[in-house]
Amino acid sequence: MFNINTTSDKPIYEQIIDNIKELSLKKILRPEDKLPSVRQMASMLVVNPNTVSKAYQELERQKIIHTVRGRGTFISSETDFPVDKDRIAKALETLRDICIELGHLGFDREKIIKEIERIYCDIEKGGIK
Amino acid sequence: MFNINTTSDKPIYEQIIDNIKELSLKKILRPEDKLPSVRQMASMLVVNPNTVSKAYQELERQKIIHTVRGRGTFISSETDFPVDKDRIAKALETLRDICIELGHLGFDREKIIKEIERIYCDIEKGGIK
Amino acid sequence: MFNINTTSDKPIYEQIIDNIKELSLKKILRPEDKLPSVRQMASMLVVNPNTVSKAYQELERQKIIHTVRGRGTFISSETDFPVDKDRIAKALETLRDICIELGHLGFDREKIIKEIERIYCDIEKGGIK
Amino acid sequence: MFNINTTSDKPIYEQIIDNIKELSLKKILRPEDKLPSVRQMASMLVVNPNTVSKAYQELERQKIIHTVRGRGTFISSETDFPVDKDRIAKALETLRDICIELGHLGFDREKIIKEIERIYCDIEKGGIK
DNA sequence: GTGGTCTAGACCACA
DNA sequence: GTGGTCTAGACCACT
Repeated sequence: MFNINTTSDKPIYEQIIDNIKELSLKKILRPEDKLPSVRQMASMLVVNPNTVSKAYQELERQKIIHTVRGRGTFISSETDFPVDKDRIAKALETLRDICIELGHLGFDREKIIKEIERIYCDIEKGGIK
Repeated sequence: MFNINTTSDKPIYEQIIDNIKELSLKKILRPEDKLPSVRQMASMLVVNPNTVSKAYQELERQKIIHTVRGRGTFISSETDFPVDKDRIAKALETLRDICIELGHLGFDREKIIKEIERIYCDIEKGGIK
Repeated sequence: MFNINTTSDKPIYEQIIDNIKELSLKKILRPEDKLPSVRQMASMLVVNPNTVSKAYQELERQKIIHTVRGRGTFISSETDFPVDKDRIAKALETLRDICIELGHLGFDREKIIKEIERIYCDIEKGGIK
Repeated sequence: MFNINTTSDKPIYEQIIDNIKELSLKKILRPEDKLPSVRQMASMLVVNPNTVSKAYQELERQKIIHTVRGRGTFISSETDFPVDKDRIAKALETLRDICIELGHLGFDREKIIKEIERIYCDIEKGGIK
């Protein structure tokens, strides 16, 4: 269920964050679902508990999960999307960078949009699986 | 013409790379155009020459520019897109990550595609300017 | 009447303490009023009895409540304020920290004092309600 | 210049954060001033570099400082106060809690306001010293 | 030199 | 049992 690549140049804690965000968007993880405890997750992924903890803390900052003292960590219900201008601006800039990079790799507008469709198709059917 | 932000968390050398890629895609920089020398560029951008050098090396590795000994560095002609599977895979994975991140920021498929259109519109009209 | 948030980062036992202190200050709880037993309170608030017990112990230590064996727990009369230098020092330091935090959030002296007035207004009219 | 108490129940990294916020509010640290490097600060305060790093990262999240890659960490200019509703709500709640706590320690409204004046007086004259 | 990431292992508060 | 804090020490990327 979790895809961690220790040799990737993407930090492990970011990979954990992205995994959980993806599972949440795919509705495989639903509001109030309990996440594995820090220690469980750490032994599952064979990483240090501190690394998992860092990921959880960042997810909590982003209001995607929340902690109940002594009980564990849970997916938050996504009441209202926080309009975090900074994060949006950053994400859009990365999107722009990726378009340019893909442009240099032979992708034109249509191919990129087709790719987006493919990604969304995968995300949406995620819950059914 | 160049947009460098030393405060950003994107490495400066990557920012240089992305700037040149963007100018090239916008046809503001055209094949056989001469780039400033490492030292000129470094003093222009007020960064360390090593940083510019690293950017040029990476751009050369990606066949976007090439060096002629004693004459300088030039934009390559882009006739044949290199089918660099690794870079493509990496870019598509980042694209996927960004879609998930934007999904958590309230963007649905339509909004993302609209954004792509906007980006491409900007890139394409770049050459006219 | 009680405001408990298991998600908050303030420990539940502290929230219980603060709730009782507030009700006492607002004269909603008056000297010799009987508090619910530990178990009653625990089932009311849907928390662990140990947690309530810890809160009661701390309140007793602060002489805000007292226990009569076999009869229950009661609000103490507040004739003589305990001159607990440590607690005062700690509270004033927290007050200072909060002023600095609020200073960084755009609050100046006037705005903070206005806020204090508002808080006191709420506390004082609490008894009438 | 820095006041760290390892035995306090306030986490060290929070103490570092609060120290820097205070120095910044007192204009002893001014925009673009360089902070000691993580390692310098760590050896100054005789704490682990990770602890300092955690404090710096949180300060950066709060836009009070910013990092320039390879050069160090600097006080940010406080362009526009971020209207962080959550942090404001949390701070005001703590302020309320403190008023109640002080109420139980014999402080009435006037005494608390006098205390606020004292604190602000100290903060404002901080820059002159 | 700078900060960022990660590990291993310890201790503590809370429920 | 849970997460949070801290240390010591390692390695890496960037400038």
